Amino acid sequence: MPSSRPLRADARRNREALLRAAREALLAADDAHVEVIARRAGVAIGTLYRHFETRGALVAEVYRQDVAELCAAPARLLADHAPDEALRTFLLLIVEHAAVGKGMGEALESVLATESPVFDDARNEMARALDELLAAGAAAGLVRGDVDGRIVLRALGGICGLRAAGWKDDAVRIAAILYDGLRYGAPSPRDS
Amino acid sequence: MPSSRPLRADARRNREALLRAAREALLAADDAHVEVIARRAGVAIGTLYRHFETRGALVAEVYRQDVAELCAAPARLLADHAPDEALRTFLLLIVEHAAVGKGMGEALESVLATESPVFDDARNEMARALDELLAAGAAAGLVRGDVDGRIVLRALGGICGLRAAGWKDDAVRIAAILYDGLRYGAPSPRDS
DNA sequence: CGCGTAACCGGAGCCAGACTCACCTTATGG
DNA sequence: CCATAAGGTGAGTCTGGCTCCGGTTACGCG
Repeated sequence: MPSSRPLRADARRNREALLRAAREALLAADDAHVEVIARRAGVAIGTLYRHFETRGALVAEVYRQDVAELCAAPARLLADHAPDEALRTFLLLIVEHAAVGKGMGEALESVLATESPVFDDARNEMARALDELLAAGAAAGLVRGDVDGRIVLRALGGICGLRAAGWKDDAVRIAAILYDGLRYGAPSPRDS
Repeated sequence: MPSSRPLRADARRNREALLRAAREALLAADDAHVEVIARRAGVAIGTLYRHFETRGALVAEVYRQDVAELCAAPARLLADHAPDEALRTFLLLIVEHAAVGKGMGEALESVLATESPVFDDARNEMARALDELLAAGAAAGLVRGDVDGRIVLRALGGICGLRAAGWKDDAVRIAAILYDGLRYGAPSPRDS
C-alpha cells in the first residue's frame, strides 16, 4: 500500500530538503525543533508533517541512511581481519558514529534502545550486522556463542545515549570492556 | 548555609508525603506527572515546587534514599564472598534494583547517565561503592585494575535506562558480559 | 496547451506537562 | 493572643510537538 506513484518532483525536492535540514540540525546538536528544521528546509511545518508521521519518524529516516552505510562495514571488516578484531572495530565504529553530534547520538539511542516500530528497520539491520560478526567469531572459536546481536545492540544503545561531557572516551572504554566480555581469552592477570 | 531552622511541622509532613507519593507513583510506573504526585500527596503543585527545585530533584531525592541502602551492600558482600563474586553480585543487584518499576529505572538512568549536579550525591556514592569492589578485586588479582567505578556506572546506567519489554533479562545478560569483561579469566573457549 | 489534482503554504490553535507567581492561610514563639 | 514569616494555593505561562483548513501553486498526463 505504500508508493502509489513515484512522488511529484517538487514533493521529492522538499522531502530531500527536509532530510538534509534535519541532518544538519541534528549534527548542529542541541535542539532541532521541528520548526527549525522546517524553516531550514524552506518549507512550512505542515509540509514536514505531510512527509513524516512525527518528528521521530523524520529523525529515524535520517538515521536509517547512516545505519545502512554502517551496516555494510562487517562484510568489509571480515574480509580483512580476524573475526574478533572485526567485532572490536565495529563496536568502536558504532561509538564513533554516535559521536558525530549530540542529536545524532540521541537518534542512535532511539534506534537502539526503544522498540517503537518506527525504528524497526534500522534496529533489525544493525542487529543483523552484529550477528554476522558474532557468528563468524563464534565459528572461529574466538567469541562466545551465547550472545546475539540484539543484546549487544542494547548494551551499545545505552552507552551511546549518554550525553555527558567527555562521554565519548567513556563510551570507547566501555565498548572495550564489552568486547572483552564477548570474546574468549580476555585480558590475563598482570596486564594492568 | 542551609538549614536556617528546623522546618515547620506541616512543612515537614508535606515534604515527606511528597516523597512517599513520588515513590509510589514511580513504582506504579508509566507517568508520575508532577500533578499526580502532588495530588497523591494531598498538596498543590506549588507546594511540591516549594520543596523541590524541579521534578528531577524530587525524583533524585527519592532515589538517593534507595541508593544509600544499595551502597551498603559492597561491604557486606566483600565480607562473605571473593571480590570478583562480590562484584558480580553487586552488578546484578543494581540491575534488579532498577527493575522494581518503570519510573524507578528511569530515575536510575538519570542518576547514572546525566551529570546534572542534582544527582551528584547519588552518583558519587555509587561510584564509590563500585570502586570499593573493583579495588578489592584488583588487589586480589581477579579484576582488571584499569577501570574505575564511574565507567562501570555509566555502562550500567545505559543498560538500565532501557525500557523495552523484557529488558530485564537483557540487562542481566549484559551485566554478565560486562562482568566478564571486567575480570580476568573470563569464559574459556568451548564453554558455549 | 490546458486541466485535474497532488502538494504546498501559512499560521492559528490544540494539547500535554513542567514550572511560576501573586495572593491567601496558618503555625508558632514571644 | 497576635504578628509575622513560613507555608500553601492553583490558575496561568511557556515550550514544543502536532493538527487543521481555506486558499494557492506547480506538475505532468492526455
